[in-house]
Amino acid sequence: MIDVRRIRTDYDAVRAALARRGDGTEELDRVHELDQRARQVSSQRDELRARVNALSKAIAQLRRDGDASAAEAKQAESRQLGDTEKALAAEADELSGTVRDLLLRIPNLPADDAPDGAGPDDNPVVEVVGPGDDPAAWGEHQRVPHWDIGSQLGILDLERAVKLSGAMFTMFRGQGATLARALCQAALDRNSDAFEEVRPPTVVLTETMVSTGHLPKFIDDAYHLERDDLWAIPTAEVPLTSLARDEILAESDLPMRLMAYTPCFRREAGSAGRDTRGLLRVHEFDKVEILAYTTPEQAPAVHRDILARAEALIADLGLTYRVLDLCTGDLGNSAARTFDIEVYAPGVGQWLEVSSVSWFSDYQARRANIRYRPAEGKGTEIVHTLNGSALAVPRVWAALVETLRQPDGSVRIPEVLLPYMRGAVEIR
RNA sequence: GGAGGGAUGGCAGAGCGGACGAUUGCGACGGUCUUGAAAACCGUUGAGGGGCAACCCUCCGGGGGUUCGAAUCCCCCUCCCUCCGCCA
Repeated sequence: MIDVRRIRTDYDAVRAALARRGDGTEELDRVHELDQRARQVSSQRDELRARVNALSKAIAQLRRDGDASAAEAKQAESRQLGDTEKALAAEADELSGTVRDLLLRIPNLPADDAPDGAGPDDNPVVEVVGPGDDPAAWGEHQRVPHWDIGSQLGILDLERAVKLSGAMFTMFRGQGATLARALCQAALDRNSDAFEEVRPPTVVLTETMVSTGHLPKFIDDAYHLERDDLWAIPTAEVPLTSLARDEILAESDLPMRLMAYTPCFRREAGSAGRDTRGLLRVHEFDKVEILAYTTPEQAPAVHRDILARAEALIADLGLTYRVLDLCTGDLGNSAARTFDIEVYAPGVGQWLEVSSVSWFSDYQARRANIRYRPAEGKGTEIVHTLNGSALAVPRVWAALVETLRQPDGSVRIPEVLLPYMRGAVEIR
């Protein structure tokens, strides 16, 4: 969440920044107003408490001195203050609770250098690597959708996945399953130079979902296990961001870099009926996420590094891709700046988002209460968080089998995956 | 699932209704001494919020309650430990 103090002291700038997103300004106005009242009430409450505290001290002294009647008089006085104090405290609690609820729903301020725009169509394309989406650039044998390739080669079994779990669930088989796992293995191995591998729980508490910004606003997108009040994670970003929740890190530990391979669960409630065929949009998929906690100063370099790493793997797989600089109107709720990597899947003729590399400034860390102690100076500062998918299986798998399909119908295994394919160099 | 014991500052660990935001030890930081370091000695050292400031408020796992006053008493919850049961 954004800092209330900035709303107090720099209201116009905060409002202008939010307006660039086209979202959140009504809540902001209400927060601005309610926060002022909340502070008023709580300082009245504090004054009363101070009087009660002072009286209690005086009573203690009087009792020690043996002056019981004077003590009783002060007790009566204090008792009278009690009711007013209770009422004020209740009001203050309610106000500050409302302020927090609103604050949790206000999105992050976009970075100054995030491009302006209203929606996905306004995202500037930063670079295109490979032949692009010109159909002439692709061979006949590559313009076959992955679901056809998958059933021809026996490596994808969508019908039975539906039998087991319903629409938009997937099942890889044989070398298709091996390929899916090889992608994750490769993603983990090539980032292990700088990122600690973590295997977090994939089912988490409500608070863990709130920290990253996935709740309360996006409740319909998440799977909830009602009986135990637990949530299936939509991305490893969720547990990894909460790993340091309520902790104070040493500046010398930053940047702290983590990666995790986990399943991800998404209800896709808002996109029912879209991309239902094949692997384009599924309820459960595997992903390797890489994430960092940094100081504000370290954040830009780490952001570039995560993007470079995600890009390099896609490039090494031999896929065509482009990088988008998300405009203010398309930025995710918690992000200040995001670069999306989209691969081109020639069989379905679509650009597929495979990685979102985001800088969240202190938005998530403030929710999660993750701080660090600066080496110089005293007190604590809020860390910055950043993350991106190093690799998300289904869409990369789809683009890969379409791109690397040979005229004879087999699929060539790219060199970076060879160590993980049990000796296979192609799938046929 | 059942029975008992616990949760206090970076860590360890006292306190069990009033001078306790908290004794003490360790650690960390600063100083004295030293060519330098170690040792010794002296001092400093939790977080959050409000206020221009003086200063005030909150926090002893979380939430409620009793009281003029709660780390301390009562209730509920969570987590940890021990034993029993069950079980990949």
